[in-house]
Amino acid sequence: MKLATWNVNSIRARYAVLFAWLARVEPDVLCMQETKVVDDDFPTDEFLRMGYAVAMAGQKTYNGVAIASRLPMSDVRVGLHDETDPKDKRLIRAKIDGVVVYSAYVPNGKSVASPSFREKLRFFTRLRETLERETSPDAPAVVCGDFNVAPDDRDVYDPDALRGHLHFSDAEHAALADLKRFGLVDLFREKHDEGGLYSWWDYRGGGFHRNLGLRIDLLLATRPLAARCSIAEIDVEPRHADKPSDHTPVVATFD
DNA sequence: ATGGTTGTAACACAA
Repeated sequence: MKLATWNVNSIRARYAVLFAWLARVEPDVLCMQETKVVDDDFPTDEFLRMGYAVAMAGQKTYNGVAIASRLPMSDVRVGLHDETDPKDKRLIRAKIDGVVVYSAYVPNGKSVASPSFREKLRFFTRLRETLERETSPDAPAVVCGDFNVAPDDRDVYDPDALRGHLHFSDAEHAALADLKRFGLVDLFREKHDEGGLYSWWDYRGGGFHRNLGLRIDLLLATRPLAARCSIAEIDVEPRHADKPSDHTPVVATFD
């Protein structure tokens, strides 16, 4: 199974780049975040034409998550364990080929001093609680998404300058570490030790051209699934496109 | 560096 995660930053604005990438890479599963579209306007038919079923939870303007799969999907559920029909659509999951696949969009948090930063930290706790209720560290599961946290110094362009700021604060690192202590492995880090490989670059100031990026899009798998992972990589190609997302896909292959 | 750019939507806000 070939699985990818991509914060598309509006699925309607990304239509051309997204479907060209899908045709080239042919993942079995694509988890998307920030689709920014209500379900009725989601390009379901276009995915179907390419052989993908879709499960989505969208809203107007903000957030929105989805999973596209060319393998059968079942047990689709939306929201954290403590919410039904959440206002902010940030989590969806489905069972695909025996694997519980989550597509998650962790709150940005705005700044470390913002009230929404507290909500961001709380989201990690609630996500772990959701995993505890729905799966097990001994079962195949993967949490894919935009975590809005860069795990360590290798994952940011200037650790000394960014330490303590949004995406790279002690509180966010503790929140991510606590989530991973459920029994999750960062698949990209299982395969690559080097720094300077990012999944997001700011649109502003030529961030991509200067490689001033962050690795904040992660595939966090339980150990039994991680043991089946043969490849995990960041595909930077669609970030070069005309009208790119500010994020680029992360892709993993399982035996 | 409190700037800069993009998307949605509306002349602001989130990222």
